[in-house]
Amino acid sequence: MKRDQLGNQQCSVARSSAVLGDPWTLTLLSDCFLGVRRFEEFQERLKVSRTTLTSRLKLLEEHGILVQSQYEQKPPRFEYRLTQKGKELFPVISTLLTWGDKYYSDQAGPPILRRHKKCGHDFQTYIACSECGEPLELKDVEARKRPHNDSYPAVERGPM
Amino acid sequence: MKRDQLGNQQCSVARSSAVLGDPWTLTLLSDCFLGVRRFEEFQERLKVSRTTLTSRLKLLEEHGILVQSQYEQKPPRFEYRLTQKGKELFPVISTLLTWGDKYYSDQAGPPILRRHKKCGHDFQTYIACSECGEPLELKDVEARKRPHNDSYPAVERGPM
DNA sequence: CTAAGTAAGTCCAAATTACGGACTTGCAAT
DNA sequence: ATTGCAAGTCCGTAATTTGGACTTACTTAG
Repeated sequence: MKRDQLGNQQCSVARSSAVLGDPWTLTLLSDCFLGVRRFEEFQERLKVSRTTLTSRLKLLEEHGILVQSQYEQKPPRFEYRLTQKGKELFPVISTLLTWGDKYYSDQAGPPILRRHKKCGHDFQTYIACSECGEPLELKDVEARKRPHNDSYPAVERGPM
Repeated sequence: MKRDQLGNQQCSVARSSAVLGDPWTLTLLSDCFLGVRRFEEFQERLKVSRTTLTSRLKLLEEHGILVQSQYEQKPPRFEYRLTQKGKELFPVISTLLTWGDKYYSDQAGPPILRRHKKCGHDFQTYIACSECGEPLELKDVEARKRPHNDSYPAVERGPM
């Protein structure tokens, strides 16, 4: 199977990965959350080739994760901003950052620190259950395929 | 800059992305959390080429995310298991799944449901602050570069 | 004893994607 | 008139990915 058909799989991770599963895309999104908006700025920070950057921005736009808006008429200049859908990737980037901080920091610690304005402390993140609010642990999770229904195809890639 | 140099950047997302930023890798890890362990099984479920699968498994092993262990002597057979470091990717895959369930489900809903054994409900995830336990919202986060110290290089890719 | 099967890969040629650098467009400022 | 800037496009070379065939080392069925 080819990379671009991955999005048609019956699996939310596969579908998400089809858009986000690229090192530049993830780093680009991280930069978006740090306030980067312009082509030149992305290019300089990521040091990615301009062609690749263009294609990734286009893909994120097609998926409604970024919108391009014109911030200057003459000469025409554009910026990229996160949509609501894009902003909802914050948990993904945050948990990735937390993991990276833990396993790939150098001796000086994480390069970027984040402060929670509400409590005033520098934080890392953990995940919680939407239903009971308790911290979510791997051992407490039980996965299953959705119940089969004649109108929809059965799920192929279920848990073992 | 080339893909394999991304891990040297001073940015935890870039460093993490250098390992995980690939559609197959993310989907493969998702399968690990569903209990998949064998080469043939990964190959059949992901429908990825065998060469690519081999290279991804090797990369994850080099990074200490998976370990290969022999489960049969004659003939020699192996399985891949998540290490502690690998298991700590659970929040990343979970938040990615939650986002994918929201934006890429078909009419029959998410293909795979997850139940929280502690409370008995099917759940989605949200992230919380490690310091105060409150749900973490984008607008309450303030990013900054780590304080400069003569012994370590200044951070390049800081917030805007 | 032979043939078929299985798990975990390796090998290969063709197709796709990425790379860096030069170039383009449209305008402003010196 | 030239230089500078932002946001790209173009292009030839280099690297990666793909799908399928093949390998190795055993087991099981006939």
